[in-house]
Amino acid sequence: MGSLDRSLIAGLSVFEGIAATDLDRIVGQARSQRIAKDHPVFQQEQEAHSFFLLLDGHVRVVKSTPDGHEVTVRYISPGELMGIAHALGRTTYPANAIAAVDCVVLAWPSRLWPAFAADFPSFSANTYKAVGSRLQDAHTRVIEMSTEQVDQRVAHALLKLIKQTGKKTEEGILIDFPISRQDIAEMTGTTLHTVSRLLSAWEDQGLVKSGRQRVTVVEPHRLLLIAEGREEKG
Amino acid sequence: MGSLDRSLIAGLSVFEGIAATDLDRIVGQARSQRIAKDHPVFQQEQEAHSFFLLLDGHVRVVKSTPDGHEVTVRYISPGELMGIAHALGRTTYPANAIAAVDCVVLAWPSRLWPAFAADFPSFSANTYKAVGSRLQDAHTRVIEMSTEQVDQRVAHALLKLIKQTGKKTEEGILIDFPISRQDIAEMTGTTLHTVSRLLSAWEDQGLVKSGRQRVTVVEPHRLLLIAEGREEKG
DNA sequence: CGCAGTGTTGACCCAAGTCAAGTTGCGTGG
DNA sequence: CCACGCAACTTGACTTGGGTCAACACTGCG
Repeated sequence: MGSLDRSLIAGLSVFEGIAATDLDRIVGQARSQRIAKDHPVFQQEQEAHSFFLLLDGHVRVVKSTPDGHEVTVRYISPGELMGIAHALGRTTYPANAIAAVDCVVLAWPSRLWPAFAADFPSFSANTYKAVGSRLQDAHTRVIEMSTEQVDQRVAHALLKLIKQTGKKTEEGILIDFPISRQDIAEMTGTTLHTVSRLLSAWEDQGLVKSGRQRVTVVEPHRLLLIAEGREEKG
Repeated sequence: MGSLDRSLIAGLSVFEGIAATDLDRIVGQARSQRIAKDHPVFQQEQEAHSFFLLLDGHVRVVKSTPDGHEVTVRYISPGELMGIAHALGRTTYPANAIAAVDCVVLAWPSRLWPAFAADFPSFSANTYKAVGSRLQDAHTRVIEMSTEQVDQRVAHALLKLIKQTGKKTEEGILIDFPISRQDIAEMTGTTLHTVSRLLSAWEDQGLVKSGRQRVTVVEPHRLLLIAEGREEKG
């Protein structure tokens, strides 16, 4: 602490259109925090004391059902806000947020939210824009779950992941954090067995390369054909 | 037009905490509009020129996919806002809104949104709270689609509908607008055939009574058992 | 009266879940 | 540094929920 400055957040889309001095004031009230891999940033049902900005790493947002199922809602990438329960009139977090790798976050006490929203209208507008696109995403998920086959959903999930966090390698586009078959199953509403079979088949066709907690998409274009249901499976 | 007054909106939760004179100013800028059954209030991809408050009736919000599937996102009840694309940074409507019965709505030009939000903070807070609960709902839908069997999803959908718009009759709780097997299928990601079979079976067991575009839930409690997967199907 | 929209039911089939038995590869402690 | 153990992954065999296809029945409107 102490050495936080506006360079950490300048240039992020949520803080677009905010003056440098205001950025200083905002950052000044944050506390920086490191979260070790597999540790929670916040937990479902817990009092929403803070909201967070992910500076570095990747966070998996998971909802647990009473009967023991886990559903991955989304992955958070650097630069995104999370735990903004308060902005949406909630007092508890709606899900668990787990660090997929070692992470660095900024945390602000939730009670600062109303003042931030009032003092920096573009901040609140940007935030609600982000909320809007999450709502959009959630509806897209519902539609995918309602109308698509498992192979299409898994293909869509991989495409979203490489778009969000893809890293070019000489083999293709790598998903840049450890992700298991089980994780992919929890994102797509299927089982690790089915994901494993699909990835094996796609590997045979040269579409992807995958290993232990690693997936590289070799041919995004053909994967897109599968996602859109335009390619018959061989 | 001309005779709109604050009594139309006073008491609605979105307008909670707003002074009477302000309510007058708000209503004064609205235009009242009737929408005939099966006609659109607004349409997917259309420029979001207005946002709406449903005064009377029921509106079905539907997303159409490129390949011709229709997914019902939600039903709107009197007192709820809709078409608030602008508040979420969108310039087009994300879905079709169709009047399930003859409806009456208030419409405001979208360009008024920023002024409303700035002048009536409790209005914007209430709205975002509503958005938050829609996001919540959407996530719940995703979880249901991922983890529940069709019978559970249909049971949940019926329970949500009677909670939202149920009307007590001597037979049970009636869903208070015309709803077809197809409509229920589009809410739950299944087919009209499966819905028909389920309703027939449940009717045999005395759980529901149903007819042409009419569903009455006779035993909500037992339906809840099915929704939660705690009752084996006989 | 006829037809179009809605609903019912039966027969069949297949995508994907379940169950079961491995194999592979990484991290840890001896 | 090796080997032990476990977590991650693979693959086969089998089962089944619920989708598809097809035929028919009801009902209220024009």
